[in-house]
Amino acid sequence: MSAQIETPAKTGPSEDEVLRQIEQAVLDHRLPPGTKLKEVQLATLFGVKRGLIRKVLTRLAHSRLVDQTPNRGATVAKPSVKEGQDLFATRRVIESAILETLITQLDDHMLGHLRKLLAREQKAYQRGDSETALALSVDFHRQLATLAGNGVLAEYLDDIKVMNRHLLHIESKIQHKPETRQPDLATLLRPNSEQAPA
Amino acid sequence: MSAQIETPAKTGPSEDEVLRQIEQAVLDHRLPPGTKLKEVQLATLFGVKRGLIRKVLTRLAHSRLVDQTPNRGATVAKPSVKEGQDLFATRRVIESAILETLITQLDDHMLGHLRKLLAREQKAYQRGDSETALALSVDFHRQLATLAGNGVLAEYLDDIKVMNRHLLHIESKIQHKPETRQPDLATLLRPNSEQAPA
DNA sequence: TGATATAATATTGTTAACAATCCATCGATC
DNA sequence: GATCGATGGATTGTTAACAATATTATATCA
Repeated sequence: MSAQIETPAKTGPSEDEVLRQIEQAVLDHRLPPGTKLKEVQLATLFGVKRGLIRKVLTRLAHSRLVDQTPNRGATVAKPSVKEGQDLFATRRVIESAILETLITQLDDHMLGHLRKLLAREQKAYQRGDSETALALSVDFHRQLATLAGNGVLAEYLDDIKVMNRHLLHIESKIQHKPETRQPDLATLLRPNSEQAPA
Repeated sequence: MSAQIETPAKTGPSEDEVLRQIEQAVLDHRLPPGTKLKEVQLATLFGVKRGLIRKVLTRLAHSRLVDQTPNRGATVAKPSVKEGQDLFATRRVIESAILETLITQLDDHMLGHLRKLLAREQKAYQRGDSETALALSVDFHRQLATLAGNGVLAEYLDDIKVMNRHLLHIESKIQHKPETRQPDLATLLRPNSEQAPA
């Protein structure tokens, strides 16, 4: 018998991991709005079963990053100007609420913590690392909500924040980019493979 | 050959129908908090496949009416006092936002429409049909949000409204006192609003 | 050609069978 | 009797095969 059993497992990425990857690809605009997201294609691409992709797509649809139509599958969301405005307005409302709650309970310790977070974010901006800065910004608001103690608001804000980034990307590109052909999912999702050596 | 071919289609209720039924059962307190929701049990009960029940349960979990734990199934949500407070607070925030938006656009036509809805609701209350009345109340708020034009807010409010009813039922059994009486949007907009100081 | 019907393919939706996990029961040991 | 561990049954999780639907390609006719 050989010393090594042949690698049987080959356990693919988890549901959450797949979700993050697709989400990131959409936010980075590697998957432009309107892109068709075919289940088998994604499944083979991630080395994962179709059922898992299915779940991920419904989750993404729920956070409005993806449009799902019965019998016709999923596409990257292509929000209208109106929907965009609605989302921004909603975000404003929820953030205000969080701040309001928070202000009644702010103490020095919390304040110090928040200031530290902001400092890191600002540093990231200053050195031009806008990717990290954005991530930190998301984190900042999430922690705000957590500190405010309202889990419901926090969760809502979480979804909205992601969608906001999607909208901002679209707005910034929308002038230059006319409708284009469907890009290749594989190449678009590949560059984001984690720096895992294995 | 007999006149009837053996049991034809017998197509069960739709996903939405099953969802409403379970939701209603929870809200009516026929399924008290903590009740285990077994998949096969529900499936046979509704004459439906397990997969459908599965989808419904995840949807209910997302609107927080049901708790889902991996490998352990779903139970009717048993929200803590804190979670309840958070939800009420969130609802207040979102309703305020909707009202704010709405007020800038209210015209006679809209107003007439809303008054009609309220009248129906009141009638239902008066004839003791509190079930219909509650349903109409939910509908009223949903339409408010729709009229305000912000679909995102509307959808959030939709979820929250349902959860609110769940909480109220629970509270009435727990003897918990609501902190501040915040008038409902319905009372604020009611045609003959005597007791509502702006 | 252009329009419409029809067949072939591709894609999504469902389900029944299987696998993994949990949970209650029982039994042994101390 | 209490604790631990094994066992069997119940429950949830996964998947591969099948069904339904949509999409594309091809053919037919005015």
